[in-house]
Amino acid sequence: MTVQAVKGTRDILPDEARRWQRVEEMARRQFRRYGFREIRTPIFESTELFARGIGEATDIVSKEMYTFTDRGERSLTLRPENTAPVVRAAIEHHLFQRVDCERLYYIGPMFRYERPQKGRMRQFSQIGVEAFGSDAPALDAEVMEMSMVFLEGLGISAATLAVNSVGCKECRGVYREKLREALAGRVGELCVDCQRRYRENPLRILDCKVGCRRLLAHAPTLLDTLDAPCREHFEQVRGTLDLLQVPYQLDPHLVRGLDYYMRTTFEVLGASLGAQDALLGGGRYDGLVEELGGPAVPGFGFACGLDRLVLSLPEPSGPSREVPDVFVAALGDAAWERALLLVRDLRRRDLWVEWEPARGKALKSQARKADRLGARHTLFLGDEELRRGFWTLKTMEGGSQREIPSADLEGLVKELVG
RNA sequence: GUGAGUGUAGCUCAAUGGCAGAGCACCUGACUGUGGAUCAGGGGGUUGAGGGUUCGAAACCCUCCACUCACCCCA
Repeated sequence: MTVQAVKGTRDILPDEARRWQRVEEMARRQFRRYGFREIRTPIFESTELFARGIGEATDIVSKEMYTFTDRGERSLTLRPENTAPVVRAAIEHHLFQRVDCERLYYIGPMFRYERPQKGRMRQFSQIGVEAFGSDAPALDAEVMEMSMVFLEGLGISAATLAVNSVGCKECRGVYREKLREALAGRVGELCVDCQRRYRENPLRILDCKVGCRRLLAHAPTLLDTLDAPCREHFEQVRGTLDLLQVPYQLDPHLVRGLDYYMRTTFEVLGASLGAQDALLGGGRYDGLVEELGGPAVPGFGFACGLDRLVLSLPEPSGPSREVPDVFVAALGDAAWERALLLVRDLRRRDLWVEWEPARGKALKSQARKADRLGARHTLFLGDEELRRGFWTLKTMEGGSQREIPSADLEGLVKELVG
């Protein structure tokens, strides 16, 4: 067996790469309107950054990281997400000295060691945004609104926005105990996983797919337990979403898997994605910058899975692929040399030009190649054309031919683009 | 990490223990200065790998590998 792409990675071939380009262009265009500017950070970082930023006990840090030791005995990790690296970069380069809100976005590959599945690869791409410097509820709503506009711009209309508040550290501590109380007598009825969750992180039981959450039907929700400032914040977030006329679903069970989230959390779910249906997810992380050694700067952001986004894209309505403007076919040595120059000149006029670099190929095989490439036109150049000073231009669809004076490059270009 | 399903030509798939095939794609010719349609021909395979059962294995058994979906978790 020859070498193939390693498990959980894949090649994006040219036809599909065009779809990726469209997504990235749309993101850059939309995010710019909201004042976000691109930042590019390294693909690997010190392991410590993720351990401290994401949380030691999370699934990502405890079992999903690509961690290795380099020749200088440093422990490094391929980034499993990019919020912590962006915060690290912003601290390192003093981006928080600006009085206004610094807004950044990134596009690039992330790495997590998981079993591959539909919409989930070990190397996957995210496009994400981070807005720093404000804890105002309207910022949360503004960024969520932007994410929906972005998806709509790509023609993804079936997406639903789910919103929740997980409160601050204090709220969660109180709630954790309430959940334990509510389940105290019925731990045995939980599934194996949830019995473990009961001990380690009872909030995760809310996310159980097997149905354990039914035992919590009458238990208080996290929302009911929010303290006054968190409750007020969340009400204003929802109020602003209403003002912006952004439809959303309140999902009290929405719990994020990274430790740094607080207060607002949200996800956008796509249709027709199978089990991995979160197109995009994020929330507020007011303590993170400080945790990583920076000033007390609040933040709000999200990350969007590009692989899943591309899977969700509607079928393009236009032609499925781009085709050359013209194929230049030459017969004979003298014509071949003239053709070489013509190919160069047409390319300098910004046309997509194909030809047959091997001298002396039968005209028939050149015409066949033009057809296979899907060229819109073929330009024939032989002894006859050289002697009388013209080109034979054939329109492939329909097959009509006509003669164009070879001195008139402008006229030829007009014919080819028209 | 757990479970299930699937591995045969470049692609999609047949062949149920008895000669490894079809369609599409590709190449050549019919057609010496012109593509597509048609017709004729051609190249292509360690049947994922290794072992076992059998007179005989693509098929049955074992091990491994890969892919797919799901669990877990997440984008």
